[in-house]
Amino acid sequence: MRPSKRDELVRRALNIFYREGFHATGMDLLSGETGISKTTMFKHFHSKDELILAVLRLRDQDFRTWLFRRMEEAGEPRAQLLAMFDALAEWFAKPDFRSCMFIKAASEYPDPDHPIHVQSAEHKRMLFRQLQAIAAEAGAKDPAGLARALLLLKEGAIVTAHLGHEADPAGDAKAVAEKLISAALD
Amino acid sequence: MRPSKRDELVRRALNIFYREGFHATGMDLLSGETGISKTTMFKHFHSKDELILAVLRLRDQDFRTWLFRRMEEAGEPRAQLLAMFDALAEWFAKPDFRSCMFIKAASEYPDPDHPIHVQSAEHKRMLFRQLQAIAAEAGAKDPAGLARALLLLKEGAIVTAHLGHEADPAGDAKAVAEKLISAALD
DNA sequence: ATGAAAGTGTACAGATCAGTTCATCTTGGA
DNA sequence: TCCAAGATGAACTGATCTGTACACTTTCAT
Repeated sequence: MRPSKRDELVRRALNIFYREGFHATGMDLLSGETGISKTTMFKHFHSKDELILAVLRLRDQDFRTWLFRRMEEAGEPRAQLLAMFDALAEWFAKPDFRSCMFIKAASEYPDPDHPIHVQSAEHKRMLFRQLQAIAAEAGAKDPAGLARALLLLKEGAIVTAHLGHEADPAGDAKAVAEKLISAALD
Repeated sequence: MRPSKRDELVRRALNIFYREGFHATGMDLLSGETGISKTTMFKHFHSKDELILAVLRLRDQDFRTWLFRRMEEAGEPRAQLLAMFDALAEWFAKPDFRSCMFIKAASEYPDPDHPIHVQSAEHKRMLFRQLQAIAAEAGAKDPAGLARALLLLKEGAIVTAHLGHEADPAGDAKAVAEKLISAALD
């Protein structure tokens, strides 16, 4: 019960929503693509919105785990902060990169009180907390301020990688980040 | 014949698409809210996608005109570059601010070859060209590089204002921009 | 082996979707 | 005054949407 089918549905729904969008993906298509009957889907999740929320929880877990693992591999805190942008470059280079799932979710559910919007915002807040902690470890004078600035660059790089014509938004962001980090740690 | 009805439709459709999203807004609702009959709508635009493209053209015009006018009011080129972030702060403070229409459009039409996606990307490219010109006027050593960096901050601030919990993303972005501009003009 | 839990396929409801058809009405210029 | 172009309302097509109903099968622990 607890293992397979439900998790498999969420995992495969994640990929389809990410590729096609939320409104553009119907439950029938989802059932066809995942091979899981619609009856079962609605037994696990009482509505499409609930399924989307589960997808976003999974994506939040996966993404933060992946990102901060990549950063930890870089060694000391200062190097970790910079490594975020190398991880981004790696992500952008994937052929199936299609921007950030939470930016997309917030775009499709623009009402700020909608649960999907709220949960997307929560993801960004958790990213901020983790980044702030690393900035503090690195000895930044203003860890919160540094984390906010680095996240601005991160979000900007994601949007630009998805929508722009620039060659290397992650590299551009990293160059700015280097200056900020140097200044913040004097 | 060329004036009113058609332009009025595009203008009012813009507001509704911006507030509710593209997929979430049906042509019937659009007809009801604008008071323009569906027959007339489909006489002017052969499909919903064509209407959306017209909406995006209008938004591109309006936004760039508004932004660069605000920047010009700041005086010399260096001040103009910084004024972009004051304009953003002004925009974010509006109660009906709901992120950037082109980020949203690209989110809802993620296929990079889709005309709506292509046109959204074109908007970002034109912003870049105009910003690069001002950076050159200001005497930047690498106008293109400075423009790219400032746009990263702009896009990041927009996403964060829409999705984050931060108090003043435009101010944060401006603080980083000041350092970049100082360094670029030495 | 039995019985409950989980999953299945199919058909359906009721709403909404983009887009069309058609007969009628309004408008403005010659 | 007349005529053509533009606009209208309402009904309609056929597809698709979320969500449900129901009878059936599979799985698996006891």
